[in-house]
Amino acid sequence: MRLLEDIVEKKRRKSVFKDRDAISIHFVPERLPFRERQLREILEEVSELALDKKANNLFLYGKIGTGKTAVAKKVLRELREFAEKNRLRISGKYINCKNYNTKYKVICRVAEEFYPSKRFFGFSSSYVFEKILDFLNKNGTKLVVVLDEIDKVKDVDDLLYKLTRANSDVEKGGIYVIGVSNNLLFKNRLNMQTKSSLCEREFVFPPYNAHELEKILLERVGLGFREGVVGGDVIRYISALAAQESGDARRALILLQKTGEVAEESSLHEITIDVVKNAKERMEVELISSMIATLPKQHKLVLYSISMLNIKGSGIKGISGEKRVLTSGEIYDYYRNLAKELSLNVVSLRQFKEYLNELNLYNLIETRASGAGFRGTTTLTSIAFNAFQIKEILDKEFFDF
DNA sequence: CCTCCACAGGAAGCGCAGGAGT
DNA sequence: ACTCCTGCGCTTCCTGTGGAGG
Repeated sequence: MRLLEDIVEKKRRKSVFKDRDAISIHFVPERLPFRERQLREILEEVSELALDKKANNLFLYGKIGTGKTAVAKKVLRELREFAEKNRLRISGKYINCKNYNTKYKVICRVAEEFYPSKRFFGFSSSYVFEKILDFLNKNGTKLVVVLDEIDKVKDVDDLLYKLTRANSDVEKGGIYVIGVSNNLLFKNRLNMQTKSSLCEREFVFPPYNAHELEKILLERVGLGFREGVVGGDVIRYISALAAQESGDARRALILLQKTGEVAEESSLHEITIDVVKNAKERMEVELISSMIATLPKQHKLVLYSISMLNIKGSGIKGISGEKRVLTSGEIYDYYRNLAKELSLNVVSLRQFKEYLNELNLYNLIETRASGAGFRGTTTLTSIAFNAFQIKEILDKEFFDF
């Protein structure tokens, strides 16, 4: 016992981290720099509930890593604390629609908030909904539901209609929705009625700039790392990288976390920019591997063909020198032979072109329209990552060494 | 200048799987 | 348990496009 305690304590003292969780992207800090205004305005709306009035449904949108989820969670936290302190029947529920992507699943989650000991999965949708209405009527509870990644819900219109209609079907209490989405086009998919009820008030979250990211990281570093481990130059470097790429605080945090892990692995007590570079490279390899792993077989075949052609040195040399530029016909020929060789299905050229488009969408390849020097219009494809790396990953898939 | 090539990408339709309705 | 419907992945067919080559 004593020995274990000793070991753990020693490891803890050696660690670059003070509180690993504080660096996690799921952590919601006490202060949300550069989002105070949004937080305040949303709380302004929600405060109506505390005064026993109706509140508007809200809609938050902005790109990934702009603090939407953190603000929404913070709102719920404040709301719950306030309600508890003042003995109000107000509760908050956070639901990530990526995991609960249908009306039914969301409604079950809401019901579980009211009947914690009961499992509703399996009962009919209308029964579950009746139970929710019952509870609202009986207790006069007001529930604020945050629907994160709301665009993932297949029957959003139905869901929102049900939830907002609940308010007119009960005397006391009600359900208020805070929708969160990073899909800017999502709103247009809604029908007019749900659109106007969900988007009673909208909040736009702009991307962070390098300066803002730096401040955010600085605060997290203070919470998560031991003093003196991460220098200002390192923070500046990571912020600049993230700002350049998309102003995504989430990516910046992940890189920061990874950097800490890499430092710990190599038992460093201080983090330098080289460690960041190392961590970034590793993240990229992990990213590619995981992206490739989830790819359907045919897509993998196409990607494999592209990397093989790159390695074999066919195609026209790209501007960068390293990467080759390939025409779709060329890739299709290789793909067809490869698929035959592995006795896999060979898809038509038309479908093959769709695959190329999708791989491009995933940013695994880069495509552009051909200009002069090529007959007619073709798509010029080059690989977005290291061809050898991709070949290595896919070799295991197709040829079991 | 015209034709041909090497494609792009839309439209229609087919077979299948899985969910909804009865 | 049954059919019906729908979405999906795919093929086939087709029209359009723009530089190459005669």
